[in-house]
Amino acid sequence: MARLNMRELALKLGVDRATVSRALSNDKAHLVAPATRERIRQAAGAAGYRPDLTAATLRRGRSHTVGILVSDLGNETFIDVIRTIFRHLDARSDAPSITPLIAETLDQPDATRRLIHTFLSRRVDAIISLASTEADTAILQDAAREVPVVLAIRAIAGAVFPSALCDDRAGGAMVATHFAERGHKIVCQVQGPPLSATFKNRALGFSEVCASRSIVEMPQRIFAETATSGAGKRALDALLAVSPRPTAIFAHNDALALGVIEAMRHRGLRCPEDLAIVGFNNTQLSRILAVPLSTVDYPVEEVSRHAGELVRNLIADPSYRFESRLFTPSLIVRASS
Amino acid sequence: MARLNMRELALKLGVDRATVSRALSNDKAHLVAPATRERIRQAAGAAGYRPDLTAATLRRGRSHTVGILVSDLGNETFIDVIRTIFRHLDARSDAPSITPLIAETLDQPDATRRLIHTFLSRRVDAIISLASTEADTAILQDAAREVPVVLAIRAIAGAVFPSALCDDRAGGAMVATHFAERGHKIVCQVQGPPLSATFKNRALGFSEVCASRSIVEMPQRIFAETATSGAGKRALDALLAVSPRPTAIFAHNDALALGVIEAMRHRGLRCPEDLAIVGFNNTQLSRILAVPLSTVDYPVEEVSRHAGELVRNLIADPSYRFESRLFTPSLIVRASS
DNA sequence: AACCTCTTGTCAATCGATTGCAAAAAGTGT
DNA sequence: ACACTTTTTGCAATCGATTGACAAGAGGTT
Repeated sequence: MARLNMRELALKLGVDRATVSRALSNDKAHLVAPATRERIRQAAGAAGYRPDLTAATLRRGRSHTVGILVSDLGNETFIDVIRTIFRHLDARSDAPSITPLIAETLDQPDATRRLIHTFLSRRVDAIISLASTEADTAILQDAAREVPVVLAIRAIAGAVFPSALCDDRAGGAMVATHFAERGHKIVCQVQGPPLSATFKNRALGFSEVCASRSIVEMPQRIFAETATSGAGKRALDALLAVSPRPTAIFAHNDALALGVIEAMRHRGLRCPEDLAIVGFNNTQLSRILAVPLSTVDYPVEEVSRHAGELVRNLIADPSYRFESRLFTPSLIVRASS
Repeated sequence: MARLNMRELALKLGVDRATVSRALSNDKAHLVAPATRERIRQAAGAAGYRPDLTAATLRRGRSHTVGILVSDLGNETFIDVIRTIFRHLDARSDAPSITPLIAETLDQPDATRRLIHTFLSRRVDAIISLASTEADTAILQDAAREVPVVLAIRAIAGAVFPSALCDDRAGGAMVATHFAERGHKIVCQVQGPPLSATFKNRALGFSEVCASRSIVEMPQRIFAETATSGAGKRALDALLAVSPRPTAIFAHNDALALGVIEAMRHRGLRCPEDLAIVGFNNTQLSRILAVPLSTVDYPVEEVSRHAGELVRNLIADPSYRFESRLFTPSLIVRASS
């Protein structure tokens, strides 16, 4: 039982398939007489006609599809951004809806290359790369010669792409300022893996404010191998080894913060009395903890909307004078600090 | 700068495009002389030729694409299943790799209908529906007349689809048995929204064991409007209103369990001394809590693998005698019980 | 030399929708 | 009634890869 196609529908109605095509299209519908148009639309609806988008794509050279690359689908913030982008790409009255293709790279450059090639083979109209690493730069630049490539969440050093990012530096600065206002003199950062610009910028913003307010960072910095709660637990050991001991900690994301808090609990340290702590991302977890976690709220909505708009505009006009933007996060103070 | 297509590549090599097509294909490569085949493959690689999959799809009637419908992308378990399915659909030496299209329904039937139509228009080879509700039955049955439809995570009452599910009833039973073994006489369930078969089955399995072991459920059942921690908090009030008071609670998922625990903390009740609690899903959260949560581990790997295999087999042969399977979860006992 | 088989490659049709061009139809003004 | 513009419709080529049918050539057998 083959699907109904446009040729058959046209035959049934006694018109040419060109007329059917025009009647059902958005932009050329005015080329067909109103009466005919309605007749065709009625019939198409009644017969359950559904156009074959692969055929349309082939002919038009436009698939109404964008590829989304993400390093880790387990990351709540990434998922939030993806689903928000979904919403912005989905049907709005004016523009046609866009179907997203998603691929998880797990930060492996060869997987990334393969996935990008698949995207291009499937003729995506654009690619959005969420949280890419510098290892992907060359591949993305290659891809960018065929379709617009937009970056979200993570910038890539030394490469200029249209992008929608969080101002991580400002976020780090907010935390330091907050610590200063609460009178902390000795503080410490638990930094995520430095291969990502995200964590470098958070560190930078934080350190700048510390320097200007003559707050001491001690130990100067603790690097977590991964941005997970397990690494956070281990970080506390390094932190307690120094003297004088810091009174406040900036963990580069909520998972790290949670790890630190758990480790504190095991040692009988109390939060915030013995050690204040602030995380980053405002994940569900942060609201839920026994001691609700102070954290920096990630501007998910803004980043996603801008990424979506960049993509829409660049697809419409590849020479569009895009504007990369940094969105400012906001500090949420809860009990942990 | 138009993309290199097969015609041009063939021209450059002085062979017919048919020969190029066969040389690059997997199943028909033996129809081309080994020397020519290698020459063509080399050239294709060097020139960075990438086949246009929309054209291939149009001609073959096979897109090597499956649509994945999911009710809520914020749900950790759903995401886990999706990414595991990804892995099983991705390239393995034997079969060609399949690109997943993802859509979030938010349990809205009209959105679901629209998304399924998009999938079909894009000629997906199959649809996997994760956690669909009964409202979707008719739409899914419609779709099933065009492509194989596979269910995962949630069954739909009164409709037979190939499916890969968790044996929620067994899971519920395990929890009840566990409570019985620990000597609890009065227990209670905090049940998720009953529109989903998942929660009904968990409740059923639990109650059956309680009945057979003469354990009292008191209050008989508490319904949470949503399966979230907020609802869990409110559930505790209902629970404490009764007398005699239960000594153990089965929350239908970890978020609900967390809510109950938080509410307990606010009232100064201790877990497990005052009230034992077991959740469901074994989310990251459950491991991380101050009192690590006993929970039922969801068989993510098995469910995903089976769903993937069903899809692969049904695509290869629509009349494949599929086997729907229930996978048994396992109880993980931690400090909370 | 005649005949057969097997390999290798070419030709051309095909998948289904879109669109430039031109023909037909309808409308307008004199 | 005629010349004209404008609207509506049809024709046919096109997007790029795949594949059935067939031809040309190579090699083997009697």
